[in-house]
Amino acid sequence: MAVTIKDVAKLAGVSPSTVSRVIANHPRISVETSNRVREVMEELGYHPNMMAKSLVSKTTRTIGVVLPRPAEELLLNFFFYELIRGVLAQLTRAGYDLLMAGGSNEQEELETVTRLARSGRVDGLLLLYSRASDPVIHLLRKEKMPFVLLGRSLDYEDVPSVDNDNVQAAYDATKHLIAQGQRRIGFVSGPAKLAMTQDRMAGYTKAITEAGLPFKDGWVVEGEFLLESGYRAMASIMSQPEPPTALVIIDDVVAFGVLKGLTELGYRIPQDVAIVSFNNIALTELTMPPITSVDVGTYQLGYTASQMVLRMIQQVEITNRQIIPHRLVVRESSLRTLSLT
Amino acid sequence: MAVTIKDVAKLAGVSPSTVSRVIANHPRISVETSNRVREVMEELGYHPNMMAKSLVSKTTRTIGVVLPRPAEELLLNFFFYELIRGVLAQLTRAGYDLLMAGGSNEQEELETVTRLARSGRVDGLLLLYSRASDPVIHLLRKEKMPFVLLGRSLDYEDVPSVDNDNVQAAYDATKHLIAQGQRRIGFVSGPAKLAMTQDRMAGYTKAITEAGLPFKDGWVVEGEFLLESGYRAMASIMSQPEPPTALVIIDDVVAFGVLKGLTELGYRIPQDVAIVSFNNIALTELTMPPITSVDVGTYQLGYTASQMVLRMIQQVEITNRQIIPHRLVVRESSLRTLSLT
DNA sequence: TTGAAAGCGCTAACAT
DNA sequence: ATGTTAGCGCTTTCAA
Repeated sequence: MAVTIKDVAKLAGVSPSTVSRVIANHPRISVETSNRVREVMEELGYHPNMMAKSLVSKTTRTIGVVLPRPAEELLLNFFFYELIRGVLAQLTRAGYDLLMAGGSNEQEELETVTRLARSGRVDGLLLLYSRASDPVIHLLRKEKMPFVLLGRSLDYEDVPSVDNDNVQAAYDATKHLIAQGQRRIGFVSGPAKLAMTQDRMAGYTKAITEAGLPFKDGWVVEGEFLLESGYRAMASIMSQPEPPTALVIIDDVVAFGVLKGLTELGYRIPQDVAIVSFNNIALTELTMPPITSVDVGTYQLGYTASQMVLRMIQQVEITNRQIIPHRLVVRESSLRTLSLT
Repeated sequence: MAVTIKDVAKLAGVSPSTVSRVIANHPRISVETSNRVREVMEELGYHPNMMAKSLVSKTTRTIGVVLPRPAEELLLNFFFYELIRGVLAQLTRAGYDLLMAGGSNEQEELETVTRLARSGRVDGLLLLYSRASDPVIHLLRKEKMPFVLLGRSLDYEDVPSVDNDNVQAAYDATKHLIAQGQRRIGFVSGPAKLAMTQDRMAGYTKAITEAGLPFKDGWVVEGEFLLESGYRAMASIMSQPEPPTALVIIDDVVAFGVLKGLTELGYRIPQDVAIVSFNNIALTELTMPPITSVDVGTYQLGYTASQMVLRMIQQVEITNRQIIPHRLVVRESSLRTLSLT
């Protein structure tokens, strides 16, 4: 049987409540008693039972992260892991733990969230991006459970969220290609119902339109955040009479697939097709050629989001929508004038 | 205030214990009552308070994963994420949650484990590989906390663990290079105190020795599981009078660094230097050239380890040491006779 | 400054 | 088949 507050109390010759006060750093406790109690705690290797503590305090010092269904299927992958690093760094600093919970489809995901919210297992929740008409958000608001969205809600303007300016990011990326002299620029997209996808699409369209460049439906392909998705997209997009000579790609992993596809089809990059993608994961600089990518500050996203839920829990005033700055990291894959080294 | 068992009891016109029994699917409860209670639970949106439940049952339906310090520093990365996928898949199936906790150094890591073990927050623990004389293992045994090691303990033979046969894996990888006609084979290693490193080193040495090939100290470089580590290793290893013409590399990410380093130094792969590495992460097939890698069944490792802790918790008899099979995935980077396509 | 007592939401004997 | 009661380990009034 684990050592409890009573054991400590008995050995220190005080009451359980005194021990409790020592733990809580209650002001009105004599230094003397405090020290003695601490010694005993040390001696006995006492650690407070979190369950009992949580039961009375209604607080768990735990933040839940709800994995989007596709995470189970490989998905965002490196991006995701980097995000978790940021989350974990901040939570650990603040003395919070991270509870990861999934669900293998939208239905299960909602059930998981309901359970976490109502069972009192977590003090707050991190949502890993949202899709159109998300019932999860509706639920959490009703339950008054603090949560932060990584991404943006399409339904509610005022949901606490940490995001990039994805419109601007895609605009910048596309502009970069235009500045390289590209005129036929396509877009390899992600799932259409994600806000992120929509925003990047919007930025792409805006840049194209502003520059007076042609926009062709056939140059835009929708897919998943998977390598295969990018790979397959090339078969269709490049088989058109006038294929694009440059591509903006929704995600680095997809870009890897694109790279593979283009190479197999005999296109040289960037000479025949220039590419730019998003997230700037570590491996973008290792492919042949290295890939130009928009660094979205992944670690920062996770770090900031965690900070935000913690603030909400502590009832600190927060800005409802935080934007993490992005920056284009230019590498070989997008440069038109390139001598073959 | 959240809805409790009492609220349900009152509205259903029964006692709290009856409600409790309904939740637990107690056999001796009338179908009638059971249904009525369930209806009320549904109506009220009742979810049992996990803290209260845990307090009395001394069980949390949560498994903790302790992150190795370097995980915070990028490290194993893709390998790690794939592992977590496996863990999560199994735990979710079993209705368990995953608690992730870190520490930024060995000291903090030990404290985290102590806290988790003693505070009753988890029913079991997954340890992400062990180093020589690991105090964590000692502690957990003393506390009688169920845990499974991913990897192998250097101190204890009988620690429940899931691992690969890393000696054999490295032996196979090295043999493959030898079969390709390689005679001067080096080894880009990881942190020497990890069991995994030692095992792979042993397999490499065994293959070399058996084949009567030379073993040179200068051909073995110790490093971290980082891209930079592989990159830097090339500067030293290739500047020797007689540099190796083939390399066995401890991890794919390190191999990426090696690839980068070799390419910059003007070596062609595999013509000038052939390479083989471990883990077979998705991107090994995307580099130029694609990298031959030993698939260690990463997802399986995580899945099996979780299954094992769960069994231990349920007091089911387990095999103390499970070996996940590996297999060499041959790609261009290790093939000697290669026409330039 | 400290102790006694009640109670957080639930389960599990022990009754009936 | 169901209700009553005690208690899990802790915090928190209320007294002293």
